[in-house]
Amino acid sequence: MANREAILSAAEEIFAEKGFYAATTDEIAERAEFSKGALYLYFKSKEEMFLSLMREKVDRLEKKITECIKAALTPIEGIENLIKAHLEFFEENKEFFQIIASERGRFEMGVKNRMRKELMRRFQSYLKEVEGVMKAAVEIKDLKSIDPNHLAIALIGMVHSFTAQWILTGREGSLKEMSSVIIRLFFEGARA
Amino acid sequence: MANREAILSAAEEIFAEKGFYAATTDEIAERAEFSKGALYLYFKSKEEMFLSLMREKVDRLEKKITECIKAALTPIEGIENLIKAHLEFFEENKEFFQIIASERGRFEMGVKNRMRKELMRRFQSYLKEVEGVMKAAVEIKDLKSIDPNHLAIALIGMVHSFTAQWILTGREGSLKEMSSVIIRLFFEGARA
Amino acid sequence: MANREAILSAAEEIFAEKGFYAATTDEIAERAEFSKGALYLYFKSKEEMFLSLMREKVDRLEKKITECIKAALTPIEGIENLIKAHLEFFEENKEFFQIIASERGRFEMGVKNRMRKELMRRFQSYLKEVEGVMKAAVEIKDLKSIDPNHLAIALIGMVHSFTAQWILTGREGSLKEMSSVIIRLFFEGARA
Amino acid sequence: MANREAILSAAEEIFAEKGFYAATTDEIAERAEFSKGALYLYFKSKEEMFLSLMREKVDRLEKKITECIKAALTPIEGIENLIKAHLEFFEENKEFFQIIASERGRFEMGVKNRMRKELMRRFQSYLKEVEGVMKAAVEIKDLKSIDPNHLAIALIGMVHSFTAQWILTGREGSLKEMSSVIIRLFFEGARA
DNA sequence: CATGAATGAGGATTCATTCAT
DNA sequence: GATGAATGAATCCTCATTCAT
Repeated sequence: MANREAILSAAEEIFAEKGFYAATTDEIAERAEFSKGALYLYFKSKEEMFLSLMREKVDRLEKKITECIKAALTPIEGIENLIKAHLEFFEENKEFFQIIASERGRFEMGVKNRMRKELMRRFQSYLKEVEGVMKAAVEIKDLKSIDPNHLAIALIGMVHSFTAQWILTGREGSLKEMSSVIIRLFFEGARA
Repeated sequence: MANREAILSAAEEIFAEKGFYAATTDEIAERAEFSKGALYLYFKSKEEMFLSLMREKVDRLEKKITECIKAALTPIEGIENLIKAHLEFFEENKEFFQIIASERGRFEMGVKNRMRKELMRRFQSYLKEVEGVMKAAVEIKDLKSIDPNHLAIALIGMVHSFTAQWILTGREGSLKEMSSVIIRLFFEGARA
Repeated sequence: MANREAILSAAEEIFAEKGFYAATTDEIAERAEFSKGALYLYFKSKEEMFLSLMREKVDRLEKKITECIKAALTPIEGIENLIKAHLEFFEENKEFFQIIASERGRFEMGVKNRMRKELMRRFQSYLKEVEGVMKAAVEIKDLKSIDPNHLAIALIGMVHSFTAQWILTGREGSLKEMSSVIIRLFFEGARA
Repeated sequence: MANREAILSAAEEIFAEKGFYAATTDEIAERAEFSKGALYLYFKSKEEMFLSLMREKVDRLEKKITECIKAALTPIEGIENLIKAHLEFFEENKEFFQIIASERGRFEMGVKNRMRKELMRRFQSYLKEVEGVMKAAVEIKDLKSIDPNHLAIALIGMVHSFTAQWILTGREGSLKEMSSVIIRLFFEGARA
């Protein structure tokens, strides 16, 4: 429903600005231009609202990643696409990256344990996706014979790191432009 | 003073378990086996306590990094040392890493802006440190001619990523053992 | 709004009974038959609640004084009216007098300085009002040629003193009956 | 004992500056240049400390009044002396007047009821003293035939009022100089 | 006597959640 | 469906008082 979306959108902004705890339902309601009561018509609780937001975003990221891997002719191309898609997604959802990217869904550790559990599971499933292409690339010897899990971790780490830094330094320039550096470094390494 | 340390240590545990907001002064006091009032004998506020913790940790990490870079004969060796030192530090302070490593000092976004500011500044200064060796290595052409800032971001991203994953998967094995993978990937890249 | 009034009324009682500091929000809420939270729906803080109370009372007293002065045909009659109005107001607001009359808005000295400032300013403006009639009376030589400020201070001191004593001794009889003594003493003096 | 006096003196300052509630034992101890523990060597509690202070002051005021009445040759002269003595005492103890003069020992109404009781009793006894001379003056027909209690209340009200105003307006000039105005007004009245 | 670290009860304030309208 | 006034549990922090040294 449209109202649900409007509330979720307002929530995204506030959560991104303040974090789960500092965000108040009052503020979310105000931003959404709804009454506080309306929030509870669409969500069971503040926590549930936060989780809905997360789920939706992670779902979209995962889907995007899956698609761009499928669209690629080779695993290597898939990895390159993935990097670009990733940066693009974060750039588009920069607000939300403030929450999601905080190293592995461990965003605010304060979040109730239930939330934590679910989000961690989610992250692992998306990590598996990346691992998938890595494995394919290793198997056809396009990549070194390194544990695909490690390759995935390393790559995602780099992507997150660049994104975080981009946000921290005030989002100058386009994040997507960093893809070439990441691609180069990931594939060829730093050694001259 | 010993009591201050004891409180800080309890706070570290609770903050790591619950995050800044969810952690209560009651719980910290109880864990420290002190009265609630005692907390305020040593710290002006909960926030101040959190900051003290952060500062101390970041200081130690920075010092460790600086030292191991200085101890190296070549920039490349310095970078290798840095990776190991980093992992070692995180392994030793795994509890705390739950807070500090959250990608680029963005730990909990909810934390009051003042805290945020200070911690960001801190992180940038430690990033500069890493940038320093990268620059040296690039200058003597041991590394590709890539912006040292990018090299630093990429490396730290990888290190954090492995650490986070290690924590997430229940800390099996030694984190330090990952150094060889990181070193290999960072220098040589993933391409076969 | 009615609720705001109800809370203010409960607050008046509690503040009068206990003073600003000893009064607790718990007690005020209980007396008002509202939840503690409701207090903060209508007032920003305990201090703000106290100030609202003061302002309202002083406003009413000032207005009453102004009116009865205007209604008089001569300054002398104005002064007589003023004395009666004053006593009447205190009698009606005896609860509140415990706060307001404490000699010159110095109620509880503990009250935060901001409160103090505002209340002092308020008292001075009401003193000026009284000074006004005194001046008029002096000018037409109905009163001795004495600094109107001194006349005002003296008169108000007597009024407050009788009121305080009346409260202290358990409010026997009508306070308003004291007006004749005050009028006689103020105009004719004590000398036989 | 000297220490007791030193503490009491510090307490007087702090109580006068902040009032009973806002004054902290910490601050009193610091001002007295003693440890907080020392306070409890000489006083059972903060309340007890406050009461000691009050008692001492009221005792001295009462003694002073008694003496200057005795020293007078006629009741009228006694009353004049009393006014001067009163103003003098307040001028000398201006700090403390901030507490004591607040309308009839009703200082801070917050003060525990026990304190209130004692202080009220005290004030009444000192009022009786003043009533005494008034009665004598009425009996020899130096004063109008007015209830001596009323005469005492009126006079004390005027004295307090001038004192309070003097404090409020920053203690300019000498308070004692107001005695002539008070004497004139009290005896002759304001009427031209 | 003197200290000052430690205590813990107590109070102001916030905010997610409910529910009568 | 909406509303927003009302709730009250939860939390940070203060400060009088104690007591081991």
